[in-house]
Amino acid sequence: MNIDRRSGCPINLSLEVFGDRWSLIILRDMIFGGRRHFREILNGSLEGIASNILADRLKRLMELGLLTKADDPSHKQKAIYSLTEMAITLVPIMAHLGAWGRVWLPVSEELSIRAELLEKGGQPLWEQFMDELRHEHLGAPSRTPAGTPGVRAQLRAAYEAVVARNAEAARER
Amino acid sequence: MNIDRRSGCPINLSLEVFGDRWSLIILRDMIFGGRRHFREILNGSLEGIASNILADRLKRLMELGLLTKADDPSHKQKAIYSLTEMAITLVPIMAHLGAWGRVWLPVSEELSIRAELLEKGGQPLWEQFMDELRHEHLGAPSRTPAGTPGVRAQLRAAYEAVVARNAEAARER
DNA sequence: GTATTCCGATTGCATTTTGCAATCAGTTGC
DNA sequence: GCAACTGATTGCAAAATGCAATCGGAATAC
Repeated sequence: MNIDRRSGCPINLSLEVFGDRWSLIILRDMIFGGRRHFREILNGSLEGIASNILADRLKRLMELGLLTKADDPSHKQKAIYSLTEMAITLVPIMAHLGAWGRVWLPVSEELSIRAELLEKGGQPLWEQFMDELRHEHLGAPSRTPAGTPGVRAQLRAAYEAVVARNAEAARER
Repeated sequence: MNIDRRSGCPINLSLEVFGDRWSLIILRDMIFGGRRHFREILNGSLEGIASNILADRLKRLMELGLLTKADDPSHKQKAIYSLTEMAITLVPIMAHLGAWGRVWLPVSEELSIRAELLEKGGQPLWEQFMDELRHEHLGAPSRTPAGTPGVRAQLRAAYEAVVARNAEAARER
């Protein structure tokens, strides 16, 4: 469960945090999908994580300092998982990973539209998004002016626009 | 051995390429350490990869299109592994991963100096480095002016300077 | 008030992946 | 000829993964 520290190399240590098939998927769903509860992550991810693996990874990510857990006041047995600053600063890495995947791997159009938007937006958009995440997960005051559409809302809107357009195209055929 | 394609999400697909404990380590040693032969990678990495895992991953990375293999003309049973463009474009991701690790994980000073240099250099340095890699691995003409010190040479020099400084400090104690 | 659903897990078990040491046959240097 | 080196392969134990079933407590529907 704990980190190995096979060496003190930064890339190696990062890899010991993410070098498995599920940890980054969970963080992706929390960051971009806004999921905070066990069941949301379990049922929401396209890749279909098993509940025992999810439980194990949530525990591990908490031990590593990427997540925290708190009781949901509205529901006695519900737990809310929050991203820490450590996890929020992964946004640029996620953006790069998505951009690389979009170029070299057989991504689906619907799912890559968000990566594209994130890539186009660049550092300023990532900063705005991280600010938004700090607001949601850490209770930090938002520095974005009121009325500005949230980054996650933009990502979702773009996704839904593609889905709608494709449905339209399918109907015409 | 082959890729799963659990979903067409760019981040997921990228993760199916790197979501293990060794693939990125091997690429790191080839990119930053300049290693091209089986034995060089096997004995050179600090983390101590096993030979069967290395053989397996080299095969896998070739199947995925990140590496190619060629005979070494100087030695009949030696194989030379080369990075493809697909692998070379991982440099920015490596730089980000290293930068993130440097902030959040217990990196050692000697090993993080290279990540620091790469971070400070930013996109221009990454471009120069990728150009250098294309020259070494793809036979592309180098666009950097003659006499310019190579990025890998800079990284090595910085590393050796830290090692020497620390040895000096240890002697004085 | 009671049946049903939902909550975050846990358990058991078969399959797959990993880590490790030993080994291989061909090649090279001497 | 022979030791060292080349890129692997094999056998085996241990760990991780995937999957289905299940748990006790809590909320919800009626």
